[in-house]
Amino acid sequence: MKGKPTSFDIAYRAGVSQATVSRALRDSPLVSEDTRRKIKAIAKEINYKVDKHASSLRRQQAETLAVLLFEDPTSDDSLINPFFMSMLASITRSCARAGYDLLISFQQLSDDWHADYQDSHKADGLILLGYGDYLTSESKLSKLAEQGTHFVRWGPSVPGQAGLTVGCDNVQGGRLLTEHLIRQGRKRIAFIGDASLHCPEFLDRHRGYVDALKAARLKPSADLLVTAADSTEQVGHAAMATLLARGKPFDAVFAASDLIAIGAMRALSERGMRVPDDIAVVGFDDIPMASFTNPPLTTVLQDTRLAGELMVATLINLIEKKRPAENAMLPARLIIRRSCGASLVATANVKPGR
Amino acid sequence: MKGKPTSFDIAYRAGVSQATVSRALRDSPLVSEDTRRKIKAIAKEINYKVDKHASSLRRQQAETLAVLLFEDPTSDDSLINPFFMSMLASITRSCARAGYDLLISFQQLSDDWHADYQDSHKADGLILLGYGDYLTSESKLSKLAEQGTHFVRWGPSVPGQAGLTVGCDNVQGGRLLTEHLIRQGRKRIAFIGDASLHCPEFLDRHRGYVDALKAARLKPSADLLVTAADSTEQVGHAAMATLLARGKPFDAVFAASDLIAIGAMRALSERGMRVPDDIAVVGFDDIPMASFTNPPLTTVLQDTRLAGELMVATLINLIEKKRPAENAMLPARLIIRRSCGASLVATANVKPGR
DNA sequence: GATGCTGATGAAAGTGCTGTCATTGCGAGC
DNA sequence: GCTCGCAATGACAGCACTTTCATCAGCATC
Repeated sequence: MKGKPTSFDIAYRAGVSQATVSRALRDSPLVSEDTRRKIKAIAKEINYKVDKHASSLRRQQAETLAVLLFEDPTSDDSLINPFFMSMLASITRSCARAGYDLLISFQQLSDDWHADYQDSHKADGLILLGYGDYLTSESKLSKLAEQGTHFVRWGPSVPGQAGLTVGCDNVQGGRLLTEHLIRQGRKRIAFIGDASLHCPEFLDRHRGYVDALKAARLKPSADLLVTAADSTEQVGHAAMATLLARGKPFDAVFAASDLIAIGAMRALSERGMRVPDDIAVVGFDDIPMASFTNPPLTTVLQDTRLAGELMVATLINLIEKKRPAENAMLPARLIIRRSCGASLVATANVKPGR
Repeated sequence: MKGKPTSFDIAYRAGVSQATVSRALRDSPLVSEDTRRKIKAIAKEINYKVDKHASSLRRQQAETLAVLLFEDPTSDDSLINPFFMSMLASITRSCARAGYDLLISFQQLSDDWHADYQDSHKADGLILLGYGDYLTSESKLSKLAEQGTHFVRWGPSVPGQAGLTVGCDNVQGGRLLTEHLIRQGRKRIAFIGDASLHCPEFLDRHRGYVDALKAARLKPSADLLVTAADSTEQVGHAAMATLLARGKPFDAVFAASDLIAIGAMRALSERGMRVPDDIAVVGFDDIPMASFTNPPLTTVLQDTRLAGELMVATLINLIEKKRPAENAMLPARLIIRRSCGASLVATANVKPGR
């Protein structure tokens, strides 16, 4: 046999028409059980697979999703937020389970990637990861939505937004961590992050932090708020240096991400300060690294597996219109390790430091 | 306009035939400069993109590559070897640059994924990551090769292998690390890894280790060899426990991967042993985590960016047959941090512990 | 004036599949 | 015996492109 086998080859061998082959392979009820079995057997024997392009062209759908992962243009390849990576793993699996293929592309936020995937019919829908600030990119997203492109974004949902989002309850996460620190007897808890609209996740985490402080009749202080716009170790290190330079006393630090927390801990240890004895530190994300730091980092787990599954499910609902698709918010889960100064023995809900 | 625009829409607007539109958009020399410009302008205006499926069907090529990432079925989602992740980033970029799309799929080694991608014309070629032991899967690979599937594998090249490989010079890396430890005055260097054929990378690293010892007139001792078949933190921790339990003296440990090294360091620190003062530790891979451990891990960098680029380039050469495609081996690069006990000041070629 | 050439274009076949419509064979119902 | 219905199948028209082959005008050559 020359070239890849086609449905005609099977039809010839089975002594039926090519149309019947197509029907049999798609499990149409229009073919008899006998014929179906015969055709499937032959298909298997000659290693036949339905041609993706012909099928997609005819049916006008790609059965493919695309993940666009946006990254900070300055960041090092090797430092891609591991958080997105574990989400990616979950997405690939959910896609496969749903019978969709998955295209992947790493994009710069500045790129004009618009609609390429859907316009060219490469993908039926888009998953947007790391899209950053919703506000500054709103116009792009509304344009996408206008064109009828199906997409789901990871991040907090914003009133009036274009498209759907799946996100984590950052307010709750912030509250959990702060409450936990307060329970450990910490009174002066600094916050490293960004309380502006620039990063809505950080904003929500900060809101949870403030909520918890107020509930405990503690006052959030501007002295203990340091801006860290990016989620990198370097930024965390610098922010901690800034905080220390202010000379205001504090006994705990809430870093808006694990990477920031890791950088902050490095700054502390360089100055001979002990975590958690002198300063308790907590992060956010539960990246794999968090359990290997010294001390292991108390943080909040965003369930990446569930997140990936939900994003895929939501997107497919959007595409197939069989079920309604809506925004989703995942609960945050406190992961207590040693950096917060808790005694592990007494605490429930513990994920060990491995 | 209803539905996505097609090349006929453009043809109509431009007052030319549809064939001319197709030619113009593919920059065929057969159309005049004027016509081409006009057509491209219209295409841009109505946001037209060539339909991927129609084009692929007609041209019988997908302009798509697929990455199959094989993973240990037992491993946690969040612990996907970060090493492959940074490679993945590089692969996505190289693909995009070459005008190929990239499909991604996480596979269990046991899955019968064979040829699905190429048989169904989803992809023109395969990139195999984490394929593990070549020997046990040789039959699958030869079958692939027989069917004419183009693929490139990450890993050491094996004589008589099916398909092409891009890999890192693991022997050289092992030698570099061991020589470095010896230069620091370490005499009894343990090896945690697997010196069997099960994992060819580990085997090669061990070979480099033995080479370096012999060159320094030191004797590799079976007492100081511990098997660690998988590259995980847990396995490293257990292996170190085994080594310590033997009670044989040693002053350094060569872990066959960073994750193993991190586990080993945890085991040491649990027993109150100091790294590097009591025991020097080195790893292999330079995963992002390696610079954040305490102390930061001395290791060998495999240039994932270059690796990704090379794999894509090799695969495309294979597909397009324009240039010869051949196996490639990347040089290993020593990254000196603190876990080996070197004084950083005196040493060249240092990547700081950040 | 016939021929050949050249550069640009159009017509049309083909790519492999899916879904609609037509056809066939056969048993039931009248 | 004839129609009707039904189940199973076949014929065929796309789907949106790419590419081969044919056409054609314009110009040069003899």
